[in-house]
Formats: sequence, structure tokens, C-alpha cells
Amino acid sequence: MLDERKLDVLRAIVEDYVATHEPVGSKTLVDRHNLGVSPATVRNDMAALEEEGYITQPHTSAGRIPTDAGYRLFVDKLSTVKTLSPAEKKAITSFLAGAVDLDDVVRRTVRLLAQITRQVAIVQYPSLNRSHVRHVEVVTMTPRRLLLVLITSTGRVEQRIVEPPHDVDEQLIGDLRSRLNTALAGQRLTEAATSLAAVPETFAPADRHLVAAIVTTLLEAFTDEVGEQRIAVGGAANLTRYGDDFERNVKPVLEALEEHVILLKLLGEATNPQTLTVRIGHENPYEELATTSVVATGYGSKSEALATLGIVGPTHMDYPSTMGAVRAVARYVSQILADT
Amino acid sequence: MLDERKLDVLRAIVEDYVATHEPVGSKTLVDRHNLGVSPATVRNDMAALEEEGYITQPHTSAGRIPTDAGYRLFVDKLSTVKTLSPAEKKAITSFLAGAVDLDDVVRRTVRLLAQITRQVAIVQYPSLNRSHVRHVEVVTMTPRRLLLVLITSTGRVEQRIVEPPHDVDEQLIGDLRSRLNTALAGQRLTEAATSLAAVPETFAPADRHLVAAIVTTLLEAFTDEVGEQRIAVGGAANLTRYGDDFERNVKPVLEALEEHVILLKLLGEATNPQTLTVRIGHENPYEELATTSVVATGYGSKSEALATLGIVGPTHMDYPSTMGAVRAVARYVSQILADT
DNA sequence: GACTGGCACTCGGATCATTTGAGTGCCAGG
DNA sequence: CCTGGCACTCAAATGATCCGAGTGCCAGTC
Repeated sequence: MLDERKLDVLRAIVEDYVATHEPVGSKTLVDRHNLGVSPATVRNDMAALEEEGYITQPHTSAGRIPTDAGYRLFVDKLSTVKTLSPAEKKAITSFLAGAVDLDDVVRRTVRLLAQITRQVAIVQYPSLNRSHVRHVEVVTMTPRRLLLVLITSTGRVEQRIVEPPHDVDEQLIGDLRSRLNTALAGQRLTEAATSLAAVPETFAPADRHLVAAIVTTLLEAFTDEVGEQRIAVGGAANLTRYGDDFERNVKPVLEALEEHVILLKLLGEATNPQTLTVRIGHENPYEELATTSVVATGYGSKSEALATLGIVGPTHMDYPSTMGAVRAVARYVSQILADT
Repeated sequence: MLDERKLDVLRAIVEDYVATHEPVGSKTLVDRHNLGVSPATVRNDMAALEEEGYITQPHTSAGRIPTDAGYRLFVDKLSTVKTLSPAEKKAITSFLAGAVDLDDVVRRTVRLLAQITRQVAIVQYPSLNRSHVRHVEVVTMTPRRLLLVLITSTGRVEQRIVEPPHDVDEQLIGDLRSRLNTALAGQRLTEAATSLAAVPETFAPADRHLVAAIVTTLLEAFTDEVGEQRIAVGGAANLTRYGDDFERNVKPVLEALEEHVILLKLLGEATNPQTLTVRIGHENPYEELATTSVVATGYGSKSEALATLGIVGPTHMDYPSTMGAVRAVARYVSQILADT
């Protein structure tokens, strides 16, 4: 059906269109890429490609532009992920290495990703579900107000206020603290939630009421839905490069960026950093973002992704470079997090 | 110079222009606002107002639009801050009350502010400088890796990793923890930085090396410049309502939103929640944002502002409502924080 | 059979002239 | 001091025209 040369033509069309953002005609195509055939031949190939649904004409007497299917074929078969230059790699590591804590890592990552890809960057915070308890701290602020601090293996810190039903005894708090830590430390948050249930019973009946209050709050922190979905976004200014048709291209993206729930769906399930997910135009789950593509991948340890990061951009983006950048950033972030 | 009626005309022009975003002519003005005089008279007044620099014509044979000076006069003399409806107030409190921690408060505030004003909202995190030490925690993760956690009176949590020069003794850590807390608790971060310097000397010479390493890192956290400047932004999607001239109006704002340093300057010095700062067009410190205004105010306790929050929007915004919303949100956030 | 040069055709976008009407400034009269 | 009237201005909308990049198709060539 599609011989080698037709695929070459498709590749040329995609590359040209990505570079110029203008429909590309048979003549320009032959001029710019040395295909070794005449425009007329290219026209025939184009007709075939159009027949197959890989390209279209915005209107008669205009050049062709790739369809979503065209991009898909390009990404799957016609291109290779571009690797970054050593200089870029170095810049990434040194920039990320300067981070002081998890928040800082995430902020820097978003910024970096936006800068390299010149697209809108999205980074999900390491999932709570997949984290382990590193430490639980109970701090007495006033006799009737306690602060619970949960520190996870991924560096996330969650805090909650508890107002116990009656004054608390410092002795008891110390006791609780150490029992919590021995019971929970090293466990996944999901497991820890179960272990937690058993803790109150180990205390004297008189104290159980108080302990239960604390345990309940802690449990909330473990299974916090909202916290689970934390996301950082950056590089919105890159949207200004979308060109015209503001209403159709920029507006829906800006709106989506405000809705973290939507972003999470866009990013999709975390994959390991080797696998890149690319969703092109209509392939993504939001009608409004039909002119937008998403390039995402998981980050974290090799065996298991902690969360997802990626970018959102126009379907006519430079996929090889973008994919390379996303993959590279994901790897380096994984590395940094492993060290911390 | 400007009699009562001329001011009425200016007010009418501003209100009309804000509502329609179109240059307003003498006839429409008389039709819409009952000024009790004829268009011709209004024209004379307009000529005078233009003479004084409060309004201009985009071109001859067009209506008038207010200048920055016109808006300034309007805000200072011709309008009163609009108070929110009881329903709105209730919505604010109940929405903010659901917050679980400081991060959540800030996130909710940004969202709220953006929603009510339908502008881009900016909220600065409570300043570290003005916070007090609530608790310092030293957690041993591995014998050669410690985690320092600083919790401030404003609910901020800063964390730092320390890799001590040699294995640490659990006994010593416990000792250090309690000495740090008795030495620092309740102090302002700025004072605490000084008190901190004296801590190593209270330890046996053999331990001082280790303690010094910890103290140094803690000191960094106290005086963290970057952390000091934390900011949350929201409602960027509202920029789509700017209308056309995307390049001139939307782009610079989006770019500014990425640069937190710029935002801090835009927000300016925190004032107490009673005082609203309004910067109109050229009054703000960024040339690129000459078509935008900033409405900001401090939040925190009555006596002293902890940080600033506000909105950025086109100069032709509805000042009375916006100012009312910003002030109200600032007050309610102050309240919530005081309770925590 | 595959490629190419040639040719008629299409149609979006640029260019330019024309019209329209909201709005103005100014003046004479109440 | 206000108002109705009038001539004037000019941005924006409308419309006619032209241009050319690009197409599809066909007959001829390798």
C-alpha cells in the first residue's frame, strides 16, 4: 500500500509542517528535501497518503498538513527519539542537583522541562500511595493542640493539626511517637493504614480515646485524595507561541491547566521512565484539547514509577526533540530522587 | 476646574467602558446614564476632561476611553469599594475552612480569589522573616543522614537533609533536639538565627563539629531567600477574557506569572488588610504590563501583615468589585490563619 | 509500469476603492 | 450656560479584483 517513498514523503511533510506551521505543497517539498523525484510524482504520493487518511488539505488549492493519524505514524515508525547533547545533559543535572527539598525538585523540574521543550510542562508529585513511611512526628504545640508530621520516603511532608478531647500528657505523646514509628516505619502508606488500626489497642483503655483521635487524623493523611493529586505546572507563557487562533488553541489549554483533575487524566497512568506515552490530538481524553498533544512518562525508580511528568503542546510539535527531552528529564529526576 | 458634573461624566465613562470595553461617545453616555443634560453638553465636559488628561480618544471620530489618570481619579474619589453579599462571604469562609494545612490554605485562596474576581490571582506564602519558630525536629534517617524539619508559627514547614561528617549518636540527637527547641521556640526566625549561633558552644568539644554542621544547615533554612519568595498563582484562564490583542495584553502577563521575582515586585510591600494598594497601568514597575492593573493587600494579623495577596487584570477592570473581593478574601484568610 | 512535464482549474488571501455611521468640534440661538 | 444643528473626520465594514501557490489529470518518455 504505502511504499518506502510515500513514507519518506510523509516524513518530509511532517518535518516541514512542524518547522513552518504552514501547509506544504509538492514543489516546496521537493525543493527543501531532496527526494529525487519530481513534484508531480510527489503529488501522486500525496494523493495516496490523503486517501489513507494521513494528510489533508485545509482547502482545495492549498498544501497538505498531517492528520493525527499522520503524526501517529510519524512518531511510531518514521522518527527516532532525539538524544540530548552532552551540554544539555550536564545543564539538567547541575540544575536539578541544586534542589534543597522535594518541593524544590518539583519546581525545578517543571521549569526545566518547560524551558527545554518550550512547551507547557506538568509534573505530578510523587504519589503517596507508592511512598513509604519514613517518620511520623507528634509535636505538642499547646496541651490541647497537637501537630502531626508525616515524612515519606519520597520526601513529601504532610502535616495535620489535631485537637484532642482533653489535655495530653507529654509522657504519653512520647510513647505514642515511638510506637507509631516502630509500627509504621518503612511500610507503604497503604499498608501503614492497616497497621495503624491496631495501634490504639496497645494502649491503656483510658488513653485510647485520645490515641484514636490522633490515629484517625493520621489515617486521613495517609489516604489523602487531594494530596495524592498534587501537580505543578509551568511554562504557560510558551502558549503564546501557538500562533493565532487563540480561542481554539490557547484558551482550552489554559483552562485545563487550572483543573488538576483533568491534567492527571491527561498524563495518564505512570509508566516507567523508559516508556514514553504520546497522545496525539483526538487520542487524548478531552474533546477541547483536540489540537493538542501530550508527551508523558513516569519517573521514580526503574522498577516502579512514582508519578508522571510530561508536556502539553500543539499537535504540530517537534516530537523527536520533545520526546527526547521528556525522557531525559524523567531519568535525571529519578536519579536525583533516588539519591535523596 | 472640574465641577461636580464633569466628575459625574468621568464616572459614567469609566463605568461604561468597563462594562462594554468600547470607546464611549456622548450620545450613548446620555442614553445609558441619566445625566440630565444633552449630548452636546457632555461633549464639552469631555473636551475639558480630555484637556486635563483623564480621558483620550483612540482616534478622532471615536468615543473616549479613560486614561490611567482617569482610572486613578475614579478609584480615589469617584467610587466606593463594593462589599460582598452575605452569600458570597459565607461561601468564602466555608471554602477556606476546609483547608487541612498551610499549602492547602494558599491553594484554596488563590483559587477563590481567581474565581470571585475573574482575574489572575496571586498569593504570597507567609513570609519566613515574620514567622516564629514553632518547632524544630531532627530525625535520624540513617546514621549518616539526618532530616531537619522546621515548623513555623504560620504553618510553613521547611525541611533539609544533613549528612554529618561521622556517625551520630541517638542520645546526642535527642539532646540537640531539646536544646534547639528550648533555645528557639517562639522566636522570630531572624532572632532565632542569632540564638542559633550560641548553641554549638553548649556542647562538649567532641560533638561541636557535628552540631555545627546541623546548625549551619538550619541557619540556611531560616534565612532561605528562595523560600521567602514562594508564591502561588491561579486563574490564568481568565486571561482569555482580555479580548483580542493577545500579543500585547496576554503574553506579557503570562510571562510575568512565570517570574516570581517580578510578581513579588508587582505585589509590593505588604500592607495591613485594611489598606488596598491599587497600581494602575504605568504606575506599576513593569513597562510590559502597562495595560494591566494590580490590586493587592497584605494579610495576616491586624497589627502586622505576613504576606501579600492580590490580582492582576486589565486596567479596564471593575475596580469597586475587585477591590471588595480582594479585601474580603484577605480578611478571611487572616482569620483562618489566626485560628490555626 | 512508473515517472515527468505541461496545462487548465480552484480558491484563499492580499490589495484597493467605496461606503457607512458613530462620533466630534463648533457655532448661533434660547 | 446649555442645546440643537451642521459640517467634518476617519476606522471599520463591504465589495470587486487580482494573484499565485497548489492541485488533478493526461499524454508522453524512459
